[in-house]
Amino acid sequence: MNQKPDSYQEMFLNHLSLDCVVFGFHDSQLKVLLLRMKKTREWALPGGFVKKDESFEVAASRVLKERTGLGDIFLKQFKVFSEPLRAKWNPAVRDLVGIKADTDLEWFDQRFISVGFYALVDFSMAEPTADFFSDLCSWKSLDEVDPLMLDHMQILNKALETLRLQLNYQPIGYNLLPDKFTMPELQKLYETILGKELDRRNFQRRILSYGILNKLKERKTGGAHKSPFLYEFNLENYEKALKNGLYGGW
Amino acid sequence: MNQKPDSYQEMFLNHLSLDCVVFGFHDSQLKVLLLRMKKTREWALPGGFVKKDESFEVAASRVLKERTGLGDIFLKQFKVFSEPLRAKWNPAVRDLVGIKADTDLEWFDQRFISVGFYALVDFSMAEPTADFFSDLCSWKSLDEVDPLMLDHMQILNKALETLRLQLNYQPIGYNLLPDKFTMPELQKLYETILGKELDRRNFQRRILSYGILNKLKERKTGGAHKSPFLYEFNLENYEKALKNGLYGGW
DNA sequence: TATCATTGCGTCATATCGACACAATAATAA
DNA sequence: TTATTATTGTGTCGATATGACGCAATGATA
Repeated sequence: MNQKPDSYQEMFLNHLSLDCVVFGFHDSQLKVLLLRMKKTREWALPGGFVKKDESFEVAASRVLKERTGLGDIFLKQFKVFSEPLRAKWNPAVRDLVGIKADTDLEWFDQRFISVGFYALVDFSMAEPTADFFSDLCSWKSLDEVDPLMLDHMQILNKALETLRLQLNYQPIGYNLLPDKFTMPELQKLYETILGKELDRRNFQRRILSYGILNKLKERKTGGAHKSPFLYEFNLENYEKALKNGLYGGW
Repeated sequence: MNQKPDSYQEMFLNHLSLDCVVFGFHDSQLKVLLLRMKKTREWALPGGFVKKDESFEVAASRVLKERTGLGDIFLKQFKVFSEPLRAKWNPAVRDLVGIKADTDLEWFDQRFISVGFYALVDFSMAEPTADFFSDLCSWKSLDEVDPLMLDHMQILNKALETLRLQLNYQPIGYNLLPDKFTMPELQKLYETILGKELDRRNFQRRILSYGILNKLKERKTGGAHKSPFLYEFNLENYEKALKNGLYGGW
């Protein structure tokens, strides 16, 4: 979808949008996917609108398929942003959409209520792709996120807060790590999300006690130092833990 | 608001609605507030629409003020329900609204996306009040909830699931109990929400360890048997626990 | 072959948890 | 007035979990 759709008015539901906070993990850092707007050069969260016969979930999947090339992404709505003044499109932004038809101009000018989703994706599999309004789509680590468009910074922060809370009672990692991974890699993921360090040995004991991991016979070779064992997620138990919670916090 | 508004089309945002699952606690039972629709006599969740200059939170507060007489209610959005076919108003329901203007008929006939809120209120303070579409508003305990209108049963179940999850890492009770309460009362609340019994002595040890309670010098008199101490919530710590979580689950 | 950061596996004192005992109390019945 | 009985306040005890740390094995690099 690098083309402007025929008519927003005809295609999409009024006043509704969605914004996605897409998390990836790379180089021991938590990253988010951002777009750079063509004209204002502001950075923004990937987002989109809801077609007249779509659910929000389907719309978000569609948007993320376009931005990352990935289907079947872990997606979760975390909040509706509906403050009447949350997002006054300034003239520059409105200009940027490159729309001439009066109906579309009007459409972009209306009040938008946005549903926030966060997504967890395998960094190495995603292929960031800009949309019609942006000229760049790329990963940014959390500390290099500049001021974002509209209220997108608030949306990002709320997503991060939600993710950290979920970490206390839900398993995580399946969607962020490759199929096979080492214990230090998993630990680094937790440390990155939580923003603090954990004891290596206690982390292992605890995460293993949840029964969501299968220890493989293979080890990861190639790196320096002692080669660590590889693990994979035990999907059956992982799903169960997603439903029922892990019980206990870090 | 027992009057039909002048024109839905003019007053409210298109395709958007909200539904509230209002929990109260009485007679050692968890109750929800339901409306009985005038014509179909189906039961439904209290709900409403969003005015053109309102946020969802403000709209939900307004609706609950109308249904319960209470302001400053504990309210939390828990999910957006946006399946395209989630709520086909059947002819009888559409009939029931008692609307003649063509524009309004059209308005009610459109696809609605609803934001689900749950609310926790002090049962003894609420004054259930029906709206324009209903002839009865009353509390129902969870096991006597009949089939509900549209997808309201799904909404209710999701709210309950969310509430149970929150119980694992957030304090609860301030909004559901009177200012002063006994330990057995608080325990009963937990047991009711969780749907299982807890050990009296372990419950007390645990809940006290969170530091969200002030033990008062008074005891509750009047009942039979040994008179229990009264407690109140320590609001400062309660708020803190709401933000940071309690750490640990039941 | 030595070095050294990293990994696997373990120990130990302490805190917490679940199950239960027992005395104190307050209305009610005898 | 006294005994009864259900309920409440408080404490114990063993099992389990947690946090802090030790030490040997490993594998690329010097």
